[in-house]
Amino acid sequence: MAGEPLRTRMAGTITEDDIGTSVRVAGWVAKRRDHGGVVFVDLRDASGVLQIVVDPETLPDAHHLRMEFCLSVDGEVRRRPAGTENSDMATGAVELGVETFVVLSPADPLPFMIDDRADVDELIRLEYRYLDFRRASMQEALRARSAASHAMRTALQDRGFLEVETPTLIASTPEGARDMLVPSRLRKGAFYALPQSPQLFKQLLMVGGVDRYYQIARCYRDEDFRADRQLEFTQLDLEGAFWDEAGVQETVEAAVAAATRAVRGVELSLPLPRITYAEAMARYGTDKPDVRFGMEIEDVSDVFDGTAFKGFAGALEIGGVVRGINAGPLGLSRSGLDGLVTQAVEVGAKGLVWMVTEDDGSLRSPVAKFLSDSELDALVDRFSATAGDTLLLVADDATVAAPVLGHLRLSLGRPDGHDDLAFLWVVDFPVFEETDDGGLVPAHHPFTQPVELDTMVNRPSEAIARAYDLVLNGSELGSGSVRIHDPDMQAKVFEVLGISANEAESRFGWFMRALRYGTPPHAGFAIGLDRLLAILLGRASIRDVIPFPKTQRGIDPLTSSPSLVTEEQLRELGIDLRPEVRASLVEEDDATA
RNA sequence: GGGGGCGUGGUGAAGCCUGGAGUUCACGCCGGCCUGUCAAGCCGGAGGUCGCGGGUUCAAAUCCCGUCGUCCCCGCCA
Repeated sequence: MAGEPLRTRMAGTITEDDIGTSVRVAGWVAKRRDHGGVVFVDLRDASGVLQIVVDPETLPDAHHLRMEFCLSVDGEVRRRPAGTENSDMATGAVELGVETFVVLSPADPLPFMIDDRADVDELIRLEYRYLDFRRASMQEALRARSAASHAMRTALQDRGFLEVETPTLIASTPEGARDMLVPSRLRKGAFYALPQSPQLFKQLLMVGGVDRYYQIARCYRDEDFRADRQLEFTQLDLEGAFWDEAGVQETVEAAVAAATRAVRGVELSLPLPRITYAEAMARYGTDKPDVRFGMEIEDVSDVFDGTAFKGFAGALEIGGVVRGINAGPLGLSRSGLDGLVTQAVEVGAKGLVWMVTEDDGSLRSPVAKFLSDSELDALVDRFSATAGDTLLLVADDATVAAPVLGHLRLSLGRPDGHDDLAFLWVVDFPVFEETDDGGLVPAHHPFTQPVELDTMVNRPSEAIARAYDLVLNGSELGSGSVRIHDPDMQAKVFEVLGISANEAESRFGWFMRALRYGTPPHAGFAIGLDRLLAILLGRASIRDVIPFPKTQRGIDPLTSSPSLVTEEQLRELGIDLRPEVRASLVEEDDATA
């Protein structure tokens, strides 16, 4: 009725204190139990579920209620009869005796059950995402996302940070990830790029005296999908002037601690632990170690100094290493162990040596006969191997052995659960990473300050960057750096990175110019919000914490994006599709017709 | 670009390895019964081009090839 409220109470908030009062609640039929002479309906709204009880003698339409009908219900809150309370429900001590109800909106039979117990195909969930949102787990994800954003915003506002919006239609700077492009109508043939991050704009804010900036920023990278990668994703982006590593890290810690408190109700112990890049690679074989479990990599090269075993001797002679892990009591069969060898080869190893510790402390292995007793004894000692333990050894260049063992370590030891939260700073990243063919490629964007410019110029493979990553349970949560604020250093760094002066001018000239107007030293960071939430909530994919994600082929099954556009739209943009593309579209039409 | 898993009434699963009538289970849907359930119960019913195409075979959901979709991984993601 006009003027009357559509509801007076939220269903999930009704308690014993409300017994005897008249309320109007509104929501969806989560479940109906029709006993003929009495009809129970679990009415769900955003706050929870309340059992309503309808007498079909007076309200015969109660028999026609179906799943997910949207209702408004008037009634009196009453105590449930003794013995019928439901301790599994927050509102299980009470129920609503219905006086009248109105079907505000009926529902077609559902494509899937609104129930977390059914593991519904994700494609169907995405196609009907609005129904998926009615599931408790999605409600939890949306609430957690909002709570985390709010908590981090508050933490930064309290520290005097200014939220500034940066543009999402920007110039393309094709380096690193592929840019998402948007054609310009007013300048035909030209394209905007969607930002991979607000990087240069936030640095301009530092030049502009903003001092402390943050933004919950949507970022875009047109690369292939993974469980933790989408075309568009969200970062808590921040930057500060007259700031260095310590200041950035302390603030980022406060922000993730606020998010963790908001989502999990857990206090992080600060400061978070730190490990250098070199140590992470040596002990865990990765720059984003999962330190929730041990199984650390040991270098046992010295054990095989002068060994008769050609497999190891060969690797050591050319400057390689012998490293391994004690994978513990795997209990694998011969074929299971061989499967590990296959796995190692797939990720780049030339081979893998396995050894199983026998009850008498000796090592059983296909290569045991090539090794001396002292070598075998030394291995048992170094890996503290006890009966049943499986040792896995790789002899190769350190740049191969470490990641291979790191991969095996994760696949064999990574915990299933998400109860533990192992945050970790990885610091002292190198300026350059070595590629498979021995070349050097920059490990960071070209605005990252090297610790020593001279080293970067003269001994690039040894140069350390003022860059740091935040890692959680083996996932890279974000990265940051101290930026270059000296235009001469920036020019030199471009040069060392192989970007010519002309190229630097044409791509970044506007930025280089800004650096010439009294740029303060500054530093910053960006935290991947999707990944943080997925881990805090124990979800396998960031798709579960993104309201409307896309499939691996970049499609939104709900709205069918990306979609074809009309000839008229293309003409306005001055765009013509290549003939082979046009032909493939015709084929697609024929296939669907 | 490459490797792998999956695709069976609206949903989830079993069946596939070892070929023999679209068979089974749970939920949902339709009809009926039922006054205290809470994954209500009981009775009855409808609903499927086993993703699609080709091959092998007397016979294919099942075996083989291709293809599409989806998911995981490698490459890629400064």
